[in-house]
Amino acid sequence: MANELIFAALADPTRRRVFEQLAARPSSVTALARTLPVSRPAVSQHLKVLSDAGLVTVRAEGTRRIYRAAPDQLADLRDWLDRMWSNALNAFAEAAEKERQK
Amino acid sequence: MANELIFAALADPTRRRVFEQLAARPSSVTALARTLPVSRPAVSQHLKVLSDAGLVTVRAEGTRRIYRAAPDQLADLRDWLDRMWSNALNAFAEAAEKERQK
DNA sequence: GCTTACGGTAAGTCATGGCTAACGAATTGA
DNA sequence: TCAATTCGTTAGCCATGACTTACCGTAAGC
Repeated sequence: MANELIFAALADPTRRRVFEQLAARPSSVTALARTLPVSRPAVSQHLKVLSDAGLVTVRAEGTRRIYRAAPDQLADLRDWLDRMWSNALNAFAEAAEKERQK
Repeated sequence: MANELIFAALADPTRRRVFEQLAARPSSVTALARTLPVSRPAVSQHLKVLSDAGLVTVRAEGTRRIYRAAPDQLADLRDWLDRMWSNALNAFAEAAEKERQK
């Protein structure tokens, strides 16, 4: 499943904070690192993971690199979520039906 | 954020497979282990994590314990998803607006 | 009671990955 | 050209966690 990269990317709390900040507003690597309790290289590595998962995009601006959240990939996550939801509800309905037939 | 347990629980691929199977149909621990490439204790440990996250519920049935998916907790995940989505879209719209004003 | 199936827990191993420190490349401005 | 800023990358350390083997408690069937 192609979702694997997305799940892995969003699994780490620090990485989620990076993504949440980028969803609020595009930002450079150093600006992100200033607001987080980790070093700049750490942020850079997290951004690589997010980028490989297609969750962020980059745009060079002079010597700085502006990262942005790319919400499209979240659609896969939503699809998985909806599928699980309806499956679970169906299973529950079936169980209730069996129960009723007794 | 209370989502932390949910993200952590769904981060592992094996654990997601366990949850997906339970979403399709309730099952015992041994039955789950038979369909997965890991041992029964491993499944048991995964179920504990899923249970702590509120993603599954248990029901004792004789000597067996039947696990079921509990879709309610997925709502938190959906909320986070929707928030990220709209934030990213807003940020994109603002950027487009600034671009247009030039 | 004795055995058998089921399942949680403990102990220990091993791979994964998140982090920092250090270095190198590229752009900007003096 | 030289210094300063911004980033990516690498090496290495260390904590986390996924897994198996072994063990113990418990409920059902002979």
